[in-house]
Amino acid sequence: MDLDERKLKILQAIIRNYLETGEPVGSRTISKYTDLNLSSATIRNEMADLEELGYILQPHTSAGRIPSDKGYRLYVDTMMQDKERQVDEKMDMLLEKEDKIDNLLKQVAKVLATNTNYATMISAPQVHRNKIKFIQLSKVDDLHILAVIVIEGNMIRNSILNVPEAIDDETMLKLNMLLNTNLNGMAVEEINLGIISALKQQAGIHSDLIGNIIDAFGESIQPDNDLEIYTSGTNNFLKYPELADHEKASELLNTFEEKENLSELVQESLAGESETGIQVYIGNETPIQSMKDCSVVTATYDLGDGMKGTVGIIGPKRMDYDKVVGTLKTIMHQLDDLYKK
Amino acid sequence: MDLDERKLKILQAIIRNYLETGEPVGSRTISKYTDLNLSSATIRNEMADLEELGYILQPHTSAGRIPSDKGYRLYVDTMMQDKERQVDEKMDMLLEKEDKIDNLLKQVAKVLATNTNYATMISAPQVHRNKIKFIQLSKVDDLHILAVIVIEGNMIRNSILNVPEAIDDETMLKLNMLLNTNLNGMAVEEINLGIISALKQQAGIHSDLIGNIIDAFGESIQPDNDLEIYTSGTNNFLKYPELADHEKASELLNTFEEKENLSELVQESLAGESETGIQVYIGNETPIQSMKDCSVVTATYDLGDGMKGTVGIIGPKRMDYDKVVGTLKTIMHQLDDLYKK
DNA sequence: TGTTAGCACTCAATCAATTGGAGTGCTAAC
DNA sequence: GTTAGCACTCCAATTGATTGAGTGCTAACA
Repeated sequence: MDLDERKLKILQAIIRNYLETGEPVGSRTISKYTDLNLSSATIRNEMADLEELGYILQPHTSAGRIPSDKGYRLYVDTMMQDKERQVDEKMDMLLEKEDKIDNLLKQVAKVLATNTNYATMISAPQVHRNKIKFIQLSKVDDLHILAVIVIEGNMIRNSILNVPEAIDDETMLKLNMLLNTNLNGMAVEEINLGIISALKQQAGIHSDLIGNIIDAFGESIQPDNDLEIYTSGTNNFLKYPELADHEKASELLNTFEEKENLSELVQESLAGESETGIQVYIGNETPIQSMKDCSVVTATYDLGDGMKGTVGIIGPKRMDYDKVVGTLKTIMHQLDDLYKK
Repeated sequence: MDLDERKLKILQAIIRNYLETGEPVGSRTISKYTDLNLSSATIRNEMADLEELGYILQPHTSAGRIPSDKGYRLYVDTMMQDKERQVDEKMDMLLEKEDKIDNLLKQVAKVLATNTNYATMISAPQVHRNKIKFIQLSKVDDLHILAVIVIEGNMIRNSILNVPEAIDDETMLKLNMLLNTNLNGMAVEEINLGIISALKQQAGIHSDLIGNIIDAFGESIQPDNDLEIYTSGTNNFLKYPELADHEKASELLNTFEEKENLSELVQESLAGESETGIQVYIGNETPIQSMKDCSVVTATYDLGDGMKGTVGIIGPKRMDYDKVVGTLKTIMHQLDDLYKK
């Protein structure tokens, strides 16, 4: 048995209808809803076939049909309409240029959440492959020195280092020179043991300090330490009955609070990047356990200078995929417009 | 009519019972629950009095009684037992020393949430009255300079400034000297127009740049900009039926997401500080609209160097006040132990 | 052979009626 | 002042009947 034209049309109608109403869809509805001019009985036959093929399922006998994960997948892959243009008009400029990238990201998360009525997350750019632009050590007081690193894209990391004894200004200057001449222009992850030991050697009696500093760099830049994730619209979960019961909602809220879990999603999404940069995970396809009953749409943003990160929209499986994808694309374009130049 | 010894005992019993069970308390229960050896009928008479006085109320005729806000207030003010010692034993060391204060605060929020099963929030210390310890301007590239300020308590602020044209190293050095000699040791808020214009004058042709820098300080240090708030355990709201319905839970989640609202609570709590540092807001007493059906317990922490902030625990009105207050006190002591030295 | 009308059947959802029980207020007796 | 007892109230849970949307199947039709 195969999916002929008509079955596709019916499946599409079922899904469209279900996305709108959230209620199982019956044969009579489809019979009227489509322009196929078929009786409900015929539809019923076709629906029985579609069910056998696994595209739709019945919550219980004598109920209408709802799409299965397989059904959604087919829809997303082949039937979605590009709503981008329509969306575009409505929200032609929602983002404001922000100096601090964190604030921009928070803004994106919020705008997306209010526009889609789903929960959103956005990861701060991964620093992988990002070049060190500038390093500065300064003496704060006798026992503390401040290390500041500026990375390409003007992201700033800093940490306070404890030193066992005071360091005089001259040494300080030398260390600064040493670090800058050796490390500028390097990607953070390129700093390997060889380079470190070379640096230590050059530092002479201060090799311990160099060690400390490098360690501090490593720590402040390690992916999991660094992977800041902002979320918004978590209360939207409560709007969808299929997610709103205590058990599920609680788990979801927890996932959004313990952001470590979300980072899995970020990794996954960055790894499996598609041409458009947009990916859809339906139900069990998501890498995160607590989202089994959700669908997740992710996009990769790129602010230039290798500052890439992931945006995600998390909602019920019956989310408005067309709108979500459209909105994401729009926002991505706006980000491009704001930052690419 | 007055609150004699017996009425107090009965009221206390009602509240205790209700805190445990969450169900309206009947006269028979109290009759057995207390060591007063009174029949249910007598209790009923007393309860009628207590209701008339406004300490308890009936959800409907022929139901038991629940405490009113006034009742809770009396309980909190005069009947609470100090559970600190008991709590202390159970959680003798939950906090680990953290270098970065943000991480410590997040940790506190999380520990409190998991220990109490309520939602928690904690504000980063206000920088008011905090002295500037160290200022450093560095040239990142021709058009950008990096300004870093270290404040007493090793809190770091930084921002990237745009400059119209390149500045040579010598000028840079001078500017650094100028800023450090003039501003070190000052509280941020002490920097007034007089000082600024004096600085500008000394800077000569670079007075514009000084202006920029000062502005940037101001911005990065402004209370509302600075008032970072961390939250945890928001999913706990769903555990309490009286807060778990969509409407209320959604509002609460929203309040916790839009952290601006929470800052009201921080202000209020810092303002009305009590001797113990702990304050209890019951129902309508809270400054935040969406928490009308909640109680809020706040404490002020002090990490030394004027680094004060507010911790808050938000739960249903029938929260376990004794435990919450005890836990808060314990954590405050631990913070003291870790940081006061 | 595909389509349709018709019919019996299923099952969740809804509503009304019933019941049980927890709790009250009041009165009369101790 | 306290208590036993009783009538009363009202919620909550149970039951049963009803409804209606939807199905599968069969037989007739084009």
